[in-house]
Amino acid sequence: MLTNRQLQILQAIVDDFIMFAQPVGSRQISKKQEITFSPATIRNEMADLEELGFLEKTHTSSGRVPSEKGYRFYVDHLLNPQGINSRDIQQIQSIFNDRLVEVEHIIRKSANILSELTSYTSILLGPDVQRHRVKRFSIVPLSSDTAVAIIVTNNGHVENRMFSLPPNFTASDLEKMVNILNERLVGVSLEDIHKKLEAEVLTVLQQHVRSADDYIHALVTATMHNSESKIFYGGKTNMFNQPEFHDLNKVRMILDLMETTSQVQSLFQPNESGIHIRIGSENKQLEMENCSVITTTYSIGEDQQGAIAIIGPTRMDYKRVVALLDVMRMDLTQAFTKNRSD
Amino acid sequence: MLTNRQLQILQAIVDDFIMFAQPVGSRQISKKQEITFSPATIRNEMADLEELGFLEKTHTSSGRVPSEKGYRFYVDHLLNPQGINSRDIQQIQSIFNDRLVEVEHIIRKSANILSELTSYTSILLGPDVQRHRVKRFSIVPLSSDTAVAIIVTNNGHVENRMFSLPPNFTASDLEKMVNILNERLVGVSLEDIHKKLEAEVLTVLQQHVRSADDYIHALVTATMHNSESKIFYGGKTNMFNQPEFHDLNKVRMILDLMETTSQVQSLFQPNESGIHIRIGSENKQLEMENCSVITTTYSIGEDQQGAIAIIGPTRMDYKRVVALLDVMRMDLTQAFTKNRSD
DNA sequence: ATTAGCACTCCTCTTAGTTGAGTGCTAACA
DNA sequence: TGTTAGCACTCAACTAAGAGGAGTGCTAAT
Repeated sequence: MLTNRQLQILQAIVDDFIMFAQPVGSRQISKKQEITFSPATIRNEMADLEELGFLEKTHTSSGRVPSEKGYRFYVDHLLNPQGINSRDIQQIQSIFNDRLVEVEHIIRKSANILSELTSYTSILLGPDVQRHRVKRFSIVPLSSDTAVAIIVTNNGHVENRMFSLPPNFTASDLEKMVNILNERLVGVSLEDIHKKLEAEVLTVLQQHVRSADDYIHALVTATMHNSESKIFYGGKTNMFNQPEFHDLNKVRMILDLMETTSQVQSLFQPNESGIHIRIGSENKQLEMENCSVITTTYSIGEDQQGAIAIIGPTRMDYKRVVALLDVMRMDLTQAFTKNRSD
Repeated sequence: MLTNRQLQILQAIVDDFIMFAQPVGSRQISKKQEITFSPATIRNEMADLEELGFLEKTHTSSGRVPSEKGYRFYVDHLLNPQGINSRDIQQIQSIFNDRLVEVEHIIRKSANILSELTSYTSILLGPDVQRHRVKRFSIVPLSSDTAVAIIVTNNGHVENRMFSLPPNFTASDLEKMVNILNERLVGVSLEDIHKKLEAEVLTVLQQHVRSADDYIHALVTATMHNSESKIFYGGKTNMFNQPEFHDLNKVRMILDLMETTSQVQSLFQPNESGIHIRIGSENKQLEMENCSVITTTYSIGEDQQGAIAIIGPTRMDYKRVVALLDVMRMDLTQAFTKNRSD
């Protein structure tokens, strides 16, 4: 167990390093207001904290730097949550000033504001479209052999896909098909559409609509490979500001990772509520070994979730980011739970 | 006028510098197969070429580097177009292997392949949606006070926007509204919708559908602010490979520019056909003073255009990029002009 | 238990010297 | 007269050596 004085010193070191990005020495700590003991004492405690694995040295005679374990301890035990100032709150509120209630618009704006306020990179996951339910299915023919299938969901999201029509497909065939699909699919969630189609609808369709199986199959697969949650970024190049990312290779790896949808999505595991912090190598991706990722979720309507991530150096201002994310999460949830239909 | 020998030397220098990114000296040139004269002669010619403004020195005793004027001359007079090899052609063809005819899918794939083949950054502008014409207009109500307006265009593109319904708006009101809108709007291009609505449709609507003007106006403005052409990127971080972009600030400026839609769109001026090359400061943006931008256009259907841009260092492999863009332009145009409806 | 004092470490910055690629100029040559 | 060999000169890039300074660990005094 750490003594009170050790806690105080560890906190001071982490705070200082987060602020100045320089190894911190005993003298510098001793000059702080809240520290009452001499550099020599601090040096002794530092040596102990290093032995315990909370601190590291960059070389034999340098100041100390928090280790990952140090950050982890700091985050778990020393992070007395602090309010954010009213200017920040005002900025966040400004997202909702516009009358437009378009979900996408709000999320995009949130991503920008978050990156601005934190000076890190923000990633926002839009609602998980897969859990929307079909409100209406329609098909608009474009020419004799192509048409657009459109699904409107209960939340106002629109999915559309072009597909080929079988030869000699008549308007009445089309009408029958749309009717059957609407009868059977309204209320089904997008993730279940495929199953439902295969299990029930396909046979009904084949009975009532003359057309090659192939084409119906094409339609089925078209509805199946639906897009995942949309991803919005803010401040992609903010990390250029951080001294730890003055190395081109690191920046590049992270930027590349952010272009890869699957990688980005794996940042958001686990999807539980609350605020999650992953520090350095706690991230699975080794591109992120110098980064910390703070994630949280917000709700859209009853059972849908979006997610927020902030990516910064391990030397991230955890206190501030956590406070901001907390406000953000609640505000978004609030904004999205009124005015939703079913 | 340049002598034959000067042309030969200028070409050799530009080619060499494009290849190795190192100031090129007289000795190195003299060793080339096609060069038959001694380093001393070459030095004399180099001095002349420098006086004429085609070459520069990085310092008094360094080798020569092409100036912007040098590149411009090279591009205008020394760029004997060369075919690309069959492996490249195969790669480009692979874009069209998939059966899917989805425009967006093809363009996205093209962006990736282009950046891979050139090792520069590619930007593709999708078709200019504004010039599509309305095929069908529909409204799907979500709840008592919200609905989604959907426009399907002749090319299968789908625009959608949520909007608020007036209180006490009935299903029959809605039906009337949709009918009127379809009657009047089908065949109108998206860019003209707003005008058309204001000029003709609004008054008709007000006669037949009881509802506050406000709401119809909201719908009008919703249809108005339509998205511009979609932008697709390939190899955003490719420039990290180029030695001239080992400077964080330069990279950052360019990446930031690419996040700004208006800036990106201004890269594509002028919109004429053919292949356009802008070298260094010929670009209006000063973020691009170390870059060259090569642009071209491709057609989609009859009167629609998309555009392609490749961004690289001024020391770009112009020959290869021009050749690749030429093939790309023709292939895309070809792919998009069959199977389009009206 | 705390702290002042001191020797020691090692990074960082500066300076000086060395190397080598490349130039411009002159004089010789075909 | 155009071409080329030879040579002195320039300057970036690298290396080595030394000075300065921030910070440590240890010891001994308080």
